Amino acid sequence: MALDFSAIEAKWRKAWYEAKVNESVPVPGKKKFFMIFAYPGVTGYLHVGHMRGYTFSDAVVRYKMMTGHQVLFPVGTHATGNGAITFARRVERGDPVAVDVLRANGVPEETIAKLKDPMEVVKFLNDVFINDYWKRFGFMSDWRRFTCTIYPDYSKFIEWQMRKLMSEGLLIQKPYFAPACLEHGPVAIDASETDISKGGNAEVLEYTVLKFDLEDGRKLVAATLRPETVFGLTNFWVNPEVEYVDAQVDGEIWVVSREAAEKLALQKDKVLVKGSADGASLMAKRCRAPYTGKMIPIFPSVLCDPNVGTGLVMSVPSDAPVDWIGLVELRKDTAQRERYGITDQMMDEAAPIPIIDTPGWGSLPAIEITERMGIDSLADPKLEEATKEIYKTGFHKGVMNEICGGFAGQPVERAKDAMRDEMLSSGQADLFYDLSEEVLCRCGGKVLVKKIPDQWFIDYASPTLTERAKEHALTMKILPREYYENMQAVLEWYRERACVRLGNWLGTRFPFDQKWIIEAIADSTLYPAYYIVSRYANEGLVRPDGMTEEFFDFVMLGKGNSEAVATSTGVPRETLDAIRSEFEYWHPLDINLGGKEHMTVHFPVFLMNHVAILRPEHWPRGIIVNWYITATGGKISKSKGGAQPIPDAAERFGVDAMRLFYAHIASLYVDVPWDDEKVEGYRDRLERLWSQVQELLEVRADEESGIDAWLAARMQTRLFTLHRYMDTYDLRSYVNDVYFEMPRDFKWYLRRYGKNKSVVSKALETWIALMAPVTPHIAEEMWQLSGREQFVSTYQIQPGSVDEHIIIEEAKERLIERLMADVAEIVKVTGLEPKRTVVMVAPKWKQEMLAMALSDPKGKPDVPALIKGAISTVESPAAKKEVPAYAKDVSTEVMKASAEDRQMLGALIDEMSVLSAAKGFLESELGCAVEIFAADDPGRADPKGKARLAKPGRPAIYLE
RNA sequence: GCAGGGGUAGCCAAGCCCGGUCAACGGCGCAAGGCUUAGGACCUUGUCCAGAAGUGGUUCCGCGGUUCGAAUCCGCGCCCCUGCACCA
Repeated sequence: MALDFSAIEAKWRKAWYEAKVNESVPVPGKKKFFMIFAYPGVTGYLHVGHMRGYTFSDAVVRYKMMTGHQVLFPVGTHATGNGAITFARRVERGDPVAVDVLRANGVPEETIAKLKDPMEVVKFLNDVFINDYWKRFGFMSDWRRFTCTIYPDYSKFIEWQMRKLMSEGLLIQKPYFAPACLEHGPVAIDASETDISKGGNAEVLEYTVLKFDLEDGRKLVAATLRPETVFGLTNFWVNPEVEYVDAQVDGEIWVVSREAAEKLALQKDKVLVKGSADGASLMAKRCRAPYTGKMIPIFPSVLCDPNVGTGLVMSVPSDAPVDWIGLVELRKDTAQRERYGITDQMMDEAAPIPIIDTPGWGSLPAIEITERMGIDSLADPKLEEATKEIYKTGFHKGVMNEICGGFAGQPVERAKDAMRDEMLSSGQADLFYDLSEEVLCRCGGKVLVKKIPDQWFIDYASPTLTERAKEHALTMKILPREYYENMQAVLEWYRERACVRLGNWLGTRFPFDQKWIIEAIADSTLYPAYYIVSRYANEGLVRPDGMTEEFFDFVMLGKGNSEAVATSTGVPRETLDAIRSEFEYWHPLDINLGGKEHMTVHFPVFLMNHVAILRPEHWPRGIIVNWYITATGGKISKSKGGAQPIPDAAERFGVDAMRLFYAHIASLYVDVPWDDEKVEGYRDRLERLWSQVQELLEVRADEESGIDAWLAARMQTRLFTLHRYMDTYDLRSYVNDVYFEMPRDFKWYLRRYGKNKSVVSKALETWIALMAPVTPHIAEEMWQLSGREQFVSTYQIQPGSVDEHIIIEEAKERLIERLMADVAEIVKVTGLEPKRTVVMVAPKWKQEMLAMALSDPKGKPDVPALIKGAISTVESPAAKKEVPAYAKDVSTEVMKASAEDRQMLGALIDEMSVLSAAKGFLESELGCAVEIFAADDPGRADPKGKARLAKPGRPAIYLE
């Protein structure tokens, strides 16, 4: 009987939302729990992987709700930036990929037509996220509080946030070099390629440009990442095939490639191209190197790429494999040399000069590595690897050698910056920024690095802010543990961050200068606080124009009084007071959950903005990071499943099966591939549990059974450990016990002839309730099936306690289980089919000795003392002989035991009566007669002398 | 480069912070038996090696160390992975 999961889900989500159990209401005096997950950006559809973190959050929130908390679990979306614009553009030009995806998701043509408008895209995707994802998954979210970063009221909040940062002195202005499209302004370079169409892996490199004087006063300008190597300069490379220009920069004439001049113009105040410069005419001339003043010859090289750096290269053959091979090739290329008049003597002058001592390398590593790797041509692709290798080891381990003047003996790592700074201040060098690979804007135009002279930053480098944030982070619950420790380093490492951008983006205008739009990360740091206000905005109780500085100062910081604020804003006083008291009730935020990509971006700024703006008692209490659901190759793909739209997956597998999959497949802190079959496996498990609940509801008897006390006890220990798991948000362990261990408890109960209706009913109530946080729909259905009213979702789960009585009940059953396992083991090894099983219970003196050993305060029982104690009480000579061996045995057993084991070992039970009571059960399970004796009963049957093996908790066994 | 993470039985994956409860949770796969043979089923048991007695042996990337005792702590080595700023 397959369950109709879809129907069950629809039924319960409707019921919950109609009954408004999802709406968050402060109840003064009652505990609260406030959790969010980092809201997603509305750049397109989400996939099944995204639901992992959201579902985890919902399960935690539901659990909190069922354990005595009022919960606040609001959701929103992030629309700042150009994601929605890009989306709309694609629809507008009929991009088949974009349009097909929409059609595949069942979007009608008239709706698609509307999506040419970015605002419509935001609206549309907001609806998709809320209805098709979050509501579909049954989230306990207060939908009245939904907000989006481009709502006018949200903007008011962001303006206020920026004003607070400004008054705290945390907004600063300085030049910035940002990747930008000439057409569209600054763009983000990242692998997901939100803003760009090519080059997502490029980075902005900071080159030192070194100026080499020509005789005529012009300067050849080379861009390098290794300014410290000027001591090893032997020659200069110019590409005779390339067109260079004379560019006037800061009153000097620089010779650079035409492309470089264009780039320079974006970064320097005044760059004037005066005319073209012929590369060939420079050949065999000399130029003066910066810093050392050495005159070096100019040689031809086809490797000077006009698009890279300045299009000119300085040559350091000692440490740059490319330069060395260039020289080798040039020496052989007599035709080229004759053409440009390069003599043998000039070649000899360009012999490599050792400048860096690197452990593991000789004095000329470039030569060494090219020989080792067998590189003898500039065409060899291995050159790049060789360069990287030398650069890496040289940079980290190298030391400048004795010819390096004032830098001799300095590690390269330090010398590099020191030399750059020295040459910069003497005017022999300059800085130049370039991208490591070609980047193209969405529009197809080139992305180049552009200087923005008046860029605004949030000063996350501020020492006081950093210190306060670090200190506070130490008091937070940050999971996983590794990230808790890492957070200190991340906060320390965080620098100023650009917080506004130019161009046509969605977002809030910068209140201090309207030409800027507040950037996407800056407007998403303090927003948990805004969910307190959003409800009032959504319901029209506060309008954006009432959201003044005084308004937010009052509701979030408690500044001023509601009467005055009501007068100045026009917002009714009672509304102001209500918001203010909600703010106080729900804050601080208990958990912010987000994907691992937030670890070095969002979480630190989230923290620092709270610290900078809100009062300390309102700073967030916890962060949980989740890893991803992936497919082989890293991204969700069609082949492994998972590419289907979320509603389709929900239809196919069932929401609860997906929720169970997310919660159990692995710890939150590892990546896991999506796998259709696994999800099906979880769905099957839910169906089995459903059948088991039905079966348990068949239990009807009124009379007690011997196993009743055990089931009740077991429920208590389960509750106890389950709550302990949830204290650390260890949902996986929780799920493992509830869905995989607890079913066995019930099975064992029935197997042991348990049949008491009220006992089962009580245990079942607990069990179904424990399922509700993770698989709420099926849990509600079970709840209803078992004749219960109300929602299981609002039921309060008991805390669970473990006392001595409970331990004894558990120990009794453990005796039976161990006995059966031992018999099974013996049967397996011997191949016997027992006709009779003789069970011999350990004598009293062994129990006493065990108790004595357990009572040892150091946990290291004293064997001689144990022997002495037993000898006096034991009477039979045969038993006396056993004493020393058993004493040793008991001692090691006690030493090895954990605290829980000791409790169990120490539980004093009357084994004889426990086994006698279970005799019928054992006979039926073992399929033979069972006889129970005391091991020291002379009347027992023990032809094989097994009786002496009897230990407390593990009786001796004889089979025949 | 900066800041971090990881290597566990056929596969996935717990455990590692707080050493003994660990031959090592759980799932998947596989095997045997049962139940049924409408069903991607379900139930029980087993699944490192050895064993006619409940046991012993060998394991948690490799090598060393600390300890009565190490998958867990320390050192070295090999291999793999993640995030990194106007992308949320």
